[in-house]
Amino acid sequence: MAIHALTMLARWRDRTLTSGEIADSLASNPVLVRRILGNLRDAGLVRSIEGRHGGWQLARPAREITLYDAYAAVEAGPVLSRHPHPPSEACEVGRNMQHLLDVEFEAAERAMEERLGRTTIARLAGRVLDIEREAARRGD
Amino acid sequence: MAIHALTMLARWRDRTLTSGEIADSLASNPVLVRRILGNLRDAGLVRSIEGRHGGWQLARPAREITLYDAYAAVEAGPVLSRHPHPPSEACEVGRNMQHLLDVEFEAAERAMEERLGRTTIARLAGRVLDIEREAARRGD
DNA sequence: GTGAACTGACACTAGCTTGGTTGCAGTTCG
DNA sequence: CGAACTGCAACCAAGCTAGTGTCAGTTCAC
Repeated sequence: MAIHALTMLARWRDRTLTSGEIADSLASNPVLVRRILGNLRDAGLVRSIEGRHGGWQLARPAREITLYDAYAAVEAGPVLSRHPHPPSEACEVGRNMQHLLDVEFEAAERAMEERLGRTTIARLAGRVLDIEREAARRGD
Repeated sequence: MAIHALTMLARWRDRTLTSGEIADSLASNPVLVRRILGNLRDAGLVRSIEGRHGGWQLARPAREITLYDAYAAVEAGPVLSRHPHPPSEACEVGRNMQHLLDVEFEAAERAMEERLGRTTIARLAGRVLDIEREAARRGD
């Protein structure tokens, strides 16, 4: 949803979008959108303008915002689940597993994040335009 | 927890482990362990033996089981969350976002899975032995 | 300066997932 | 037979997520 919102802001760079407009596109509701955009603002990706005719804008060029930036701003914990609680210290495997898993999982998560970092919001917005242009050419 | 269990089975390759023993190491309980090992068995990674003196064994060499195998056996859906429900078809961005996100997210998830596939259970079990040996040498 | 159109923040709900638990039937073997 | 296992289904509690309602604060057009 965060990436969807960012792509909309990039697509309509010239004006501000309200949380209501973005919520319509997401088939969701404004409060939820503000919650998400609030995280993105805290991460320095977007700006909000209060009051009448307020809304949201990108805080920096779309080509300088990657999917990883959005991911990091809204997703809290690790995606690969660790032990729900520490294993037994009495077991040879138990007392070493947490650390070994951390090393492996962090590497795997970094690989995913690295891949997310290779795509920018500008690229997604561009792809949307391309697809729409092509659809229009073929007669909508 | 699946990887922890597999590593234990690799470490004590010579005998079968019961779900109770594995549960002790995980500080969890046998039923949960059987649930997880059941998935691993369905995926062909382990074997179970019923009845008295029963338990669990690896179904193939530990060096032919990767963390990805375990991950795929127990983890159902994608790790990166998609739209909770389809966005608006009326919006230029909404009607294209799902597909574009799928492409990006699948690529990112594949990157993570590829990294998980590079580490084997045999390697983890070996690291456990190394660390334990080192600890014993330093005087426990 | 009043009211419309926004954001900000908080509290709350419903549904889903996960780890955990109980209970019991089935299997094997001493 | 009975002990020691797995298999399976039902159930529970906690935590998470999307969604909702409400109200206060801000801005601007008139």
